[in-house]
This record gives sequence, structure tokens and C-alpha cells, in this order.
Amino acid sequence: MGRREQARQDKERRIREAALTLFLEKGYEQTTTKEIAEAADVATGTLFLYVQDKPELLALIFQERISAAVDKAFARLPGHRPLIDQLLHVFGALFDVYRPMPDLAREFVKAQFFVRGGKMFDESTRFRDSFQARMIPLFEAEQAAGRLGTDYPAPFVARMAFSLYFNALSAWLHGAADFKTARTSLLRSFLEIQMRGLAPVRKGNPS
Amino acid sequence: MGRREQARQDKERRIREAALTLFLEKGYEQTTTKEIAEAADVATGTLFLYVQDKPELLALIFQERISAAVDKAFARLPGHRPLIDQLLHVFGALFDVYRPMPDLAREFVKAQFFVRGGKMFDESTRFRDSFQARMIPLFEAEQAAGRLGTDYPAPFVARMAFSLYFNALSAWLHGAADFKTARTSLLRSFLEIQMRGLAPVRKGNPS
DNA sequence: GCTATATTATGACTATAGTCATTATTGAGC
DNA sequence: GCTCAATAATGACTATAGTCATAATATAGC
Repeated sequence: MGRREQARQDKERRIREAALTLFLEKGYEQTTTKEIAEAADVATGTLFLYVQDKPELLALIFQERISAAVDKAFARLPGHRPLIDQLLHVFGALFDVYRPMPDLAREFVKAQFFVRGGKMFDESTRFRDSFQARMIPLFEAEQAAGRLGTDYPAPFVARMAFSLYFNALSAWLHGAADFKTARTSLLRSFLEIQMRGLAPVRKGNPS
Repeated sequence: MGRREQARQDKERRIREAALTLFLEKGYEQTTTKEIAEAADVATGTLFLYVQDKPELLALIFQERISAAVDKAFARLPGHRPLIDQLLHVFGALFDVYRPMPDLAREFVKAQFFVRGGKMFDESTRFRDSFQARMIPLFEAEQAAGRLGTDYPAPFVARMAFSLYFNALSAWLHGAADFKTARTSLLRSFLEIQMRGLAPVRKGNPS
């Protein structure tokens, strides 16, 4: 690795750390990009060589944590437990990433959810695709085992589950539910209803 | 009504119309608040006496359409049809408000979904409360008729249904589904699964 | 109708995200 | 180790959302 690449990585780290520190200290809106640049010891313009805009600083902070959390969650998946517990295990890992910084998390989720185009969109899409690719087999296995109906394809079921997770998360981020309620009872209820609604039709039960 | 109030209403209308025209013509981001102020024939500062910030111009545009659509939808509710058709009727009316202006709708939904405090938050909250208040009786009636289980309270069921609507709407606004697919099949599938998951436990069927 | 007070309108101004022409640094080829 | 092309850094600058002290206007009391 040449000096170029080394310097680049070092600058990115400094920017990421400066952004996180200042965001936590003063809040996202109250922190200016100039302050971050100064704290990271780079010029204003340099900051925008590393991120396209301010929201992308949030991506810089969250993306690696989320990736790591998801990898770990799937590595430690309780495969012997019922599907719903596996789902709660994975989605719960995402909740735990956001838990220590709810205000930043809200800004991040907002930015992520509505991005259109740009680097952030690509990363977001890539993450979602890879996440779905790991979720789908869980549902397929459940279908194969006859514990889940086959009226709806596994990818559809996975997307709906993610939607329910997103709604539970949003309830917390909005203050409509506290963390524990959203992460456990709300999310669990949503998924229980979904799983029950997708249960296979009983043998000998018409239609 | 004195000259004050008359002038106020007239200015608000001019601002609303100017904002809509320009947003549709050039897009939300590409339209500056100064352009809107000029088109509405008021000073820059005046604009911000009528709205707190740029996103609130979207609220000005959508809120009355949404209110009217919801009132009409409930007035013409097909009460004799199955619950799911009633739900599709109401949520479909919301879809139809957004249909003619998907780009603006996306901006509006983004702004609404994540507001914290301010006039827009209050209006948004008030709308949601009144909307929920009209939805809840539909579910209560269904429970009373024994067609819906009582494990989960009606307000919870209503909130989950709204979440599912929101996800179907988002799928369209993101381009993950076209309008018709989102409004009919996606939304219907979501609600069907939910209703099936909430079906009452059959008599003589343990637990 | 006149004055005093409250309300509303104004636009120059401020704050800040993001740009871009200029300058500095790196590394490859010799 | 020198030259030069490619890449990266810089910070003055631009664009625009939103503010606020000042000016204009409406209403109430007399």
C-alpha cells in the first residue's frame, strides 16, 4: 500500500471519528461540516472528496457497524430454534446497533430510507440485497419443512418481514414506543401475526 | 371577516398555488423559496410567516387533499363488503392522492414521516389520530362479529394495518413496484396475511 | 377621523452546505 | 534524483434556506 492509499484511509478515519464525536456532542443538525473538517484536520473541500454530502457522514458511521452486526448475527444464528426466534435474533442485532445513538439513528434511517441515486444509494441497495439474500433461505427452509405456506414466494415474505422490522424500529425512533417494547414485544407481535397469516393450510381443511 | 383575515387567506392561497406550480414544473429541490415568494407576490420573509420551512410547503399542498380524500372515502365506505375491501378502499384513496405527483409525494412522505415538533408535526399527529379513530371501529366491529381474534387490541391492529399501507406506498415511491402493483396486489397481500394471522381461533381448536 | 397599539410585511442579512479553479503532492519512467 | 503527468488538497467562493430589525398597515378606543 503506497503513501496515497495510506493517507486516504487515515483521512477517512479521522473524518469518521470527528463526525461521530461532534454529532454525539452537539447533535447532527447543530454540527457544521466545517467543524467536522477542522476537527479531522482537513480542508472543507477535502471533506467532500470523502463524502458526497452531510448525510453520507452518517452512512460512514453506521455502515460498518451494521455490516459487522449482521455478519455476527448470522454467524450465531440459533438455527435449532423456531423461525421467529431466528428473525428476532437478526433484527434485534440491528436494533442494538442503533440503541446507543437514537437521534443519529433517526437521521441515518431517514437519509437511507429515501436516498435516490449516488454512492449512498448504491451501498444501501447492496446492503439490502445481501441482507435479503441471507434472509430468504430461512423462509425457504421453513417452507420446505412445511411449517410455512407456499402461497407467497420466500422473497416476498422476507421483504414483508423487513417492512415489519422497519415499522417497529420507526416506532422507537419516533418515540411511539420505548426501545425494549419496540425491540421485543412490538416486533415479535408483528412477526407472529405475519407467520400465523402465512401458516400452511391444514391437511383436509378445504381452501 | 376583517381585511386582515381575508388578506391572510388570499396570501396563503397564492403561496400554495405558486409552490405547487413551481414544484411540478421544476421539481422540489430545484425550486427556490425566493422563486415561490416572487410567484406568490410576497417578500421572502413573508413566505416564512406562512410556513416554518420549505418542507411545510408540501404539507400545505397535500394536507387538504388528504383530508378531503379520507372524508370522502369514509363517507362512501362499502360497509357491506368484507373488511379487507373496506381497508383497500380507504388506503386506496390515499394512494390516489399521491398518484398524480409521485416525486412531490416522496418528498412529502419523507418530511411527514420524520418530523419532530413544529406545526407540521402537530398537524401530522392530529391527522394520524383522527384517521386511527375512524379505522379502529372497523376492526372492533370485526372483532365483535367474531371474524377477527381479540388477542390484539383493535388500536394495535389498526396501527399495524397503517404500517403495511405505508410500506406498500413506500415500495411505489421508491420504484420497487409500479403504482398499480403497489396499490392493489402488494397492499392486498399484506393485509390478507395480516387478517389471516389475526383470524379468531376456531371453536374446539385448542390454544 | 385621529391616535395608539397590535399585527403583518419587508428585504437586506446571516449561516452553512457544497463547488471549483488553483496549488501541492505523489509516483512512474527515465 | 529529475521531470512530468496524474491525483489529491485547499479555501475562497456561490447558492439558498431561513432570520430579524425596521417599516407599513390594520384595528380599537375615543
